[in-house]
Amino acid sequence: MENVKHPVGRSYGQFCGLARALDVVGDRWNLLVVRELLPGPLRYGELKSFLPGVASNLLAERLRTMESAGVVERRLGDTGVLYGLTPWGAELREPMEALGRWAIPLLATGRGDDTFRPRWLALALPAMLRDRTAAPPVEVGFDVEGLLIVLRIDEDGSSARIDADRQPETVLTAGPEIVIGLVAGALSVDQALASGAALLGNADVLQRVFP
Amino acid sequence: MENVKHPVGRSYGQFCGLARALDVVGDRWNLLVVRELLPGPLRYGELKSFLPGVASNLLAERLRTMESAGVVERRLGDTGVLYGLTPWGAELREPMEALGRWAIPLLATGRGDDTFRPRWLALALPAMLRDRTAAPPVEVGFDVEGLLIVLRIDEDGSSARIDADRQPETVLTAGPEIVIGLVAGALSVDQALASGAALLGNADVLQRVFP
DNA sequence: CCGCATCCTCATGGATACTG
DNA sequence: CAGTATCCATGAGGATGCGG
Repeated sequence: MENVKHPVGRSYGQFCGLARALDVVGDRWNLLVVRELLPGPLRYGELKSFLPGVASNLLAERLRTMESAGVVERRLGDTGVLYGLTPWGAELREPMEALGRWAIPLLATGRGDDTFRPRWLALALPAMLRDRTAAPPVEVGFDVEGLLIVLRIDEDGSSARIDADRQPETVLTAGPEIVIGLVAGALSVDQALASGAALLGNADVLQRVFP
Repeated sequence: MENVKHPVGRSYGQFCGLARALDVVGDRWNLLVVRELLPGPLRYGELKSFLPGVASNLLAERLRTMESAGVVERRLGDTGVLYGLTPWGAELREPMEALGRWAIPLLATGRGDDTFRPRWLALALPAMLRDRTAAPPVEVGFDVEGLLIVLRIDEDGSSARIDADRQPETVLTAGPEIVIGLVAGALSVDQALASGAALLGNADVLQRVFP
């Protein structure tokens, strides 16, 4: 909470929480940068490669702005410069997950020509499971285009990615690209399927679960 | 959920809920327009006057874009054109409240030169109270610069603005501009004070409640 | 008046090239 | 690899106009 201020240039100039939040993270690419940093710190080049279409100068400027706003921090790793989230910046997970949940109908149109990186699911999977899991704690694994993501969801709704060397008890499929493995816990088949289907735009299952 | 699609121009082109949400509501002014429409439909002119600094053409274009995206809808009131939110658009309340809560530290710097409209509180008050109310249902009234806002918060976390002809049992003050009246229920004095103080940037109280 | 459309200027975004 | 510098396209913002 130290060093938290919002910029003067191009501010909405409104004494309102939402408006001031948008002053800080409302600029183009900002929230997507945060999404990339949520699982852990990254280098500039990784960041750039994970955000197809972002211009080099824009990425640099956004990182500088968010750093001075207190959302992002530069760290000196042993291998070079690392960009990570401050604790306050990491708290953006909740509003971002809420936005992602709101956008579920937009995913029902399918992938189309859009690019897809399994990395996106690090935000989306916990968001989808959080409100639809009957009895946490639960562990669920997703095999998305070969990348295995295994999550543990706790009683308080928090979730964490855990190591992936687990054999799923049950294996389902929610589309041509995703395989869901129920590792342990009481997550229902329908719930897991619905989450995976929503994430990959399986309109049929979506229609059944979000009528 | 019918007619829900995201635009092609200037899209992030990512198959990701957050990215697609930003394709729809990520453009400048969009979420602030939604904030204005959240309490109820408005005319174009009201919208414009409630959003200081927005350009006329921008407002018109944003309204058109969000209408074709399924967030906003035109209604023909007996008095003329009214802009309102679709049910799906109204569901933006949750992510917006989450963003507003995240931005509490940004309010601690105080109002400064920013403009302030009591209308903003229609979003902020429920957002602040939702996570900090000990025992709903509760009713709380805020007198902000002469505008009385009385809210009822229910067990499920939902909140609604109710009629304002109620005499508060207890009257507090959280700053020169806001008076909090506890109308009924178990909301503690500290919680009400903290909410009001946070909303008006009373840094002292903020520091006590959000250390 | 209200609900926009048009015009104009300037700041910002985006793609590419370039440098320490 | 980690950014800057440059150039062009586009969007933002203010003013004004215009039909209903």
